Amino acid sequence: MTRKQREVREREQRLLQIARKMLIEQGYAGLSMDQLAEAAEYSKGTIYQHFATKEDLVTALAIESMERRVELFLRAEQFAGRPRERMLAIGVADEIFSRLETHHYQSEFIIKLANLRERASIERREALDRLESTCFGCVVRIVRAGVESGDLPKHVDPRELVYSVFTMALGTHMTALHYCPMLKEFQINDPIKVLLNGIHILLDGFEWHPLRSEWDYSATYQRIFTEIFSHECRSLSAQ
Amino acid sequence: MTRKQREVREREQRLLQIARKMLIEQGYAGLSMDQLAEAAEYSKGTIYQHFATKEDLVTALAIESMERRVELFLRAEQFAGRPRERMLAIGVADEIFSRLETHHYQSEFIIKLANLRERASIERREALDRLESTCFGCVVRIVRAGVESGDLPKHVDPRELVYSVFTMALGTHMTALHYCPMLKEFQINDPIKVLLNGIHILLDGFEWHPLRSEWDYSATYQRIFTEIFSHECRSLSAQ
DNA sequence: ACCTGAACACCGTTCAAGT
DNA sequence: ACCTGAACACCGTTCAAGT
Repeated sequence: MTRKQREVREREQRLLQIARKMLIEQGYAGLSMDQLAEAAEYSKGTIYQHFATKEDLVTALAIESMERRVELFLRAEQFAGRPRERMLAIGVADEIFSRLETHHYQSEFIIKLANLRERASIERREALDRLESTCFGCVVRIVRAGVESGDLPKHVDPRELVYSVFTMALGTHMTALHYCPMLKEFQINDPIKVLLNGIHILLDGFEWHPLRSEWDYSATYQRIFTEIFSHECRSLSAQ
Repeated sequence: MTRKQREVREREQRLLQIARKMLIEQGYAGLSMDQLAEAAEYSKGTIYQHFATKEDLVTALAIESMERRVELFLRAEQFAGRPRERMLAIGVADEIFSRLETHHYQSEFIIKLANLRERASIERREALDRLESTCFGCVVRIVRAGVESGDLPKHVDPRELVYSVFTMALGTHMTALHYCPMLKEFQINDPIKVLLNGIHILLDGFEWHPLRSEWDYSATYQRIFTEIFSHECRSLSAQ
């Protein structure tokens, strides 16, 4: 029984691995249940024992990515430093995530934008929501720590701050993902560098101390890489 | 001959009108060429005389929306005021656009994210790019005017400023569009209000004078509505 | 010259039949 | 109990036949 369960799990991981490759290489439309069955050498019936619909399969891929994202965020939260430094660590985690899982936003948003969400199984839908909430949780805890330590004025609304930072990050990853005339026209070669700068401006605007003028954040940035993400840093530069 | 051309144009507009309704109500997957043909009472062959592929049809819808966006942006640019006030007018134009054409980001991003862009006809693809460039053009001209008038320091990179503002706007519209756990959890009831605040913080951070502390921008905001967008304001409140 | 709709290929999904 | 793959419904696209 346990052996069987393990076999099923291993099969599911193999299926997800092949499906991810197809999604990355051929896009959502190019990911077909027929081709997946053939590539994995299983029948279509077996595929449907794992995934209720095609959207359920793509949601399962999004869940795998989000698990990695949560892991990176939780580690970032542990960075030894002042709250705003830990906020920067979250920014670095987001940067690393977007570079490692380039296809994530693609899967997630096709499902969401095309009104296909309801077609995924309720278990996977809720699992994905929980992972998303865990990510926000990390960030909110850091902002609260900022308020409690007195680094952030009490009058700021933490939810607004997080939302503003989040939307800028999201918009950046969206434009960086696909063909975007603006990136070419504006010659924005390193969108993520622009994003990090934008976040700093926002945090300065929210009066989150120490301000950039009061602290050497490029040193913090280096420290985050060496102390928390040295492993990811290596695997990224190997690409 | 002219009559024929006019008839073809009218037919195309009728097709787009029906297709738009289907896209809004049933999403991308629910928009089918078969159903469009039936609803419009034409044969499928005739549909394909107008649109090379389904993606071409959706691109045509995106073009219609973008034409409206360009129109709103060009009018915003004409607002009589200092450059930063005109930048706020662009923000208002973007706000109005997102409220009027709720489905636009949906169509545009499904095509872009799902790697379906190349399936649209080259004419429509280029038309859409040109409209996008025209929008950026408005904003860049205003930023340049800011630098030339001395309101913006010379050391800021206009492209970075525009890109930062743009990504925040894009991320906001994306999250406001579909089901997003964060919006619920954070109880962000008016995302666009948060966006406008975020843009102000960014512009203050780029030292674009007059800063919020030096000017009554809520008065400017009112003036933009009454002087430029009174018509749209009425049709929005009628909804 | 223009329009039609049958026909084709492909895909997501199901389920009766097989082991 | 588990797996299979034929069968079904639907959809995007084409094109020979019709007017």
